[in-house]
Amino acid sequence: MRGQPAYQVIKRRIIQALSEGIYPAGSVLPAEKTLASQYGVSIGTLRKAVDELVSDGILIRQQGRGTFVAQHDNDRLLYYFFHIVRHDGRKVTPKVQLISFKSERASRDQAGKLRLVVGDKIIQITNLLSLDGEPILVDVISIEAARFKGLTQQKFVGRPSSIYNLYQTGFDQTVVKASERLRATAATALQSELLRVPLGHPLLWIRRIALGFHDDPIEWRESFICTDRYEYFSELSS
Amino acid sequence: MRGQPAYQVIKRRIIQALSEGIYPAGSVLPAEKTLASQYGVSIGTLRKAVDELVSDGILIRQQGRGTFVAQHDNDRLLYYFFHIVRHDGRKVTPKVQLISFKSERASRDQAGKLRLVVGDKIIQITNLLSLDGEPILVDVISIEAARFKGLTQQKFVGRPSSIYNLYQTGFDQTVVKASERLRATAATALQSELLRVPLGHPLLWIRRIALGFHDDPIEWRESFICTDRYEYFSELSS
DNA sequence: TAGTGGTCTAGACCACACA
DNA sequence: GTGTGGTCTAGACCACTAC
Repeated sequence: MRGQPAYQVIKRRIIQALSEGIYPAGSVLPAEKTLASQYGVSIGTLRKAVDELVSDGILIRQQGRGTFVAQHDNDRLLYYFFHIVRHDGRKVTPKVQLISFKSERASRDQAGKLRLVVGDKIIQITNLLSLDGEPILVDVISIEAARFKGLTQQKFVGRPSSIYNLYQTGFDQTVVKASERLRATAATALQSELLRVPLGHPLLWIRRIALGFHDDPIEWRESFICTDRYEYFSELSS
Repeated sequence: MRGQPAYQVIKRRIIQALSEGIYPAGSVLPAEKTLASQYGVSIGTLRKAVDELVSDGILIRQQGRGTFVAQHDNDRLLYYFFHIVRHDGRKVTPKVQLISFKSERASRDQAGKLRLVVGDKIIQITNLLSLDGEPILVDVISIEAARFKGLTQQKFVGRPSSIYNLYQTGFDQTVVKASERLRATAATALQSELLRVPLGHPLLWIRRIALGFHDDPIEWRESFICTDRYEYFSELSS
């Protein structure tokens, strides 16, 4: 099969089916035995392909029930994509407050991150996130307007669940992984006002690119965090 | 087998053998067929156990050559435990300069992190790390004296390779994984002098616990990083 | 050529969920 | 009870390394 292991080929075919919406978010896949015979491989090979998709966080296996397409919900968000915890280690679900929602043209920086051309239409959203009632984090989100056709401020604010859930269920944009770079910086006037810290206060500055099934950039996000009571966690192993 | 899957039992038995020094760092394990018959399981089950150890970064498979016990070398350090890169993404091997090497008694904080009692003997080491000739990072390392019997400043400075390699080859202390918490902070007098930045300059503050085979704390480390030209990277997926 | 890990098969049986 | 994923087997053959 094109010189590649069969399970890799199967894995890519399943990802293709997922990105084409054949198995929508939250739906159950056919049984593994069924899939194995559909793809013409043994159950062991099929399982190896699904194993990888599960460890990538794309599928979720539940013994006795079936294999499901992972859906962005609050638990998933907190576990995979929100790495801020209290100093004592406790995780808190953030409360999001919209600061601004604007249509813009991509700057050189934004275009580079989102693989666009300078001047392409983008939407820029600024949010203030609070944890336990305290303002802790300012998010500046940039997304390509063409990917999110029909997104309005009203739809954004009225979303029933997380932002990534809105991307997934409203626009077929599933964030599969993200890559973050962290720096320390001094609070600007706007940041110090929103986060209620002195001008120049040290903030953690996170720059994130969120990617889809085919490593296509879905969202570029910059976060500024007051780490006086909360901090970023990272596990180093594999 | 104690109500647990066989491959989990095998995995723990291999970890046990590794921590007892039966397979030293860098050595080759018996062939998988041999191991399978030694442990009385099929090749598939043995492979599943080894699969996990490989994905944990504890073993390294090389087709045609064998399976090896992972050893801390520069590549491994850079890949697993050193998450600082230049703004352009390039990885650089740090040059380490010793600032101080002191015998101390554990503070409440240090004792908590290393699971010791306040007043237990520890060694505290301060290093200045340079990248491309520029001082970028101050490390403050705390380790339990009893775990590193015979470690002197001379041995520390004269180590042939990385610090974790010294722990592993000199004291049978293999760092398997680490857990980091990040904050932003303002440079103190000592930090600003060493890193050549103004007093109060925003620094990235990393607090790391390094763990061994049995999740035992080996090292507690605080790092202070000037992120003007370098930054911390983190991949969010599984 | 011999020995290693890498892939793949075609089942069997177990644990769990649900009706 | 039926259907699902989870574990395990006992091989076969392939790809790679080293001699």
